[in-house]
Amino acid sequence: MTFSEENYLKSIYTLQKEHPKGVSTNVLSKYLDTKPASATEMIKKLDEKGLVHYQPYQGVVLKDSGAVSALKVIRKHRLWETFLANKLDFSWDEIHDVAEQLEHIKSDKLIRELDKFLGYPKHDPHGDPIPDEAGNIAKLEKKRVSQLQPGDTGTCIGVNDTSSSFLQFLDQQNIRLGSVLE
Amino acid sequence: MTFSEENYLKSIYTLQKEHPKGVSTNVLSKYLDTKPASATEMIKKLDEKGLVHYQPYQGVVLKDSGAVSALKVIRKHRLWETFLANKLDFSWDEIHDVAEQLEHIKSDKLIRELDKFLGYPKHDPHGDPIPDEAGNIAKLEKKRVSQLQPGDTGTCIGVNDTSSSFLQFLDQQNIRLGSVLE
DNA sequence: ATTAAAGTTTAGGCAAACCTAAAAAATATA
DNA sequence: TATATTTTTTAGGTTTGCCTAAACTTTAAT
Repeated sequence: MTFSEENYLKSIYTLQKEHPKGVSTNVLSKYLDTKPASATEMIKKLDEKGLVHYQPYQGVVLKDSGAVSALKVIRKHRLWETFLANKLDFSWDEIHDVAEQLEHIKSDKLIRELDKFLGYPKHDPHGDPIPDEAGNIAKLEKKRVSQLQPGDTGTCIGVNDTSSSFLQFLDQQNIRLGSVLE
Repeated sequence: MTFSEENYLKSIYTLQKEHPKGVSTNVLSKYLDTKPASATEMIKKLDEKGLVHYQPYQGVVLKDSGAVSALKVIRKHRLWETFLANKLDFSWDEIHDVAEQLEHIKSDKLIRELDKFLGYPKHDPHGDPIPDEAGNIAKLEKKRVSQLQPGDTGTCIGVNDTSSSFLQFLDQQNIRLGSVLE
């Protein structure tokens, strides 16, 4: 599978949540910063490979095999993000672009070993769940602190605001990933 | 710079030691497992970019700028090999293929941080020196144990025979990277 | 219901990196 | 030195993934 095919599958997976009955070439190409004609081309190829279901003018939907492939890429992406943030001194806003590249490295052993090295993390630094080897992904009960009632408790798995001033504030409050908040 | 350009520069760098007055398209294409015609094409492109010196039928030689580029790729390759061998459980014969992929990741910060994370290693697991950020590379005084005289001492920086039986033997003898031998 | 607007696909091109086959140059041999 | 062999280059093709422009559907608006 080429880098491009992987990127399309991953994007379709992501966009499908917003567009359950089919991702249009327009939406897809905007997301990937390409042109609709390019998306049509790629979709046809993925359809021929049996990874997506495509009917002209009706958008794309992932088949199971396509979803599994997408989740493998997402797994790699999130493990690499975790590596960059936890092991190297990358801030949360720097990790994405590099992980976009690393996610395409082909080696099953590498990703298994990386997972082990990181201690089998369940979430990446943004709080998104990391799929397992088979492509199973936990549906995350992800709430904002503002949505909690007084007395509720939860574990910090990420932030939305990644400005350094806010991150410094959290540091002062001794709040980090894994912190139990009430 | 494309992956392919990087691979050609790296190969020319390596082959130049054996062919100081110019690497022929034949040698180069054999090394890269492509065809001579493909090598000619790429060499012309690299010449136009000012990275190599090329005269038809005379082979290629790296210019300084080309050597710097090659050494940056080699630096990345060797740092990644070190990571795979020291931090993940990769054996010495498994690291090369994965490092071939990782060496093309584009991020100055990544490679600086990786270097730091690994403790600024001077050699990769094969005993080859790791160039610094500017592309300076230590000329390695690399001898075989068989070349040492009784009483000589040296530090183990690598092995030639990477068969698992031999590596197990070294393990039993408590010989590993960095071990001082007499 | 018809027309206008928006979205999608097709057709034809381009660049990168590879290929094969044929032509040209360099080298080796008789 | 002339010829044969090897090496290198050129010419023309292929695939992947992108593009623009034109044609075609679908959807929205009158």
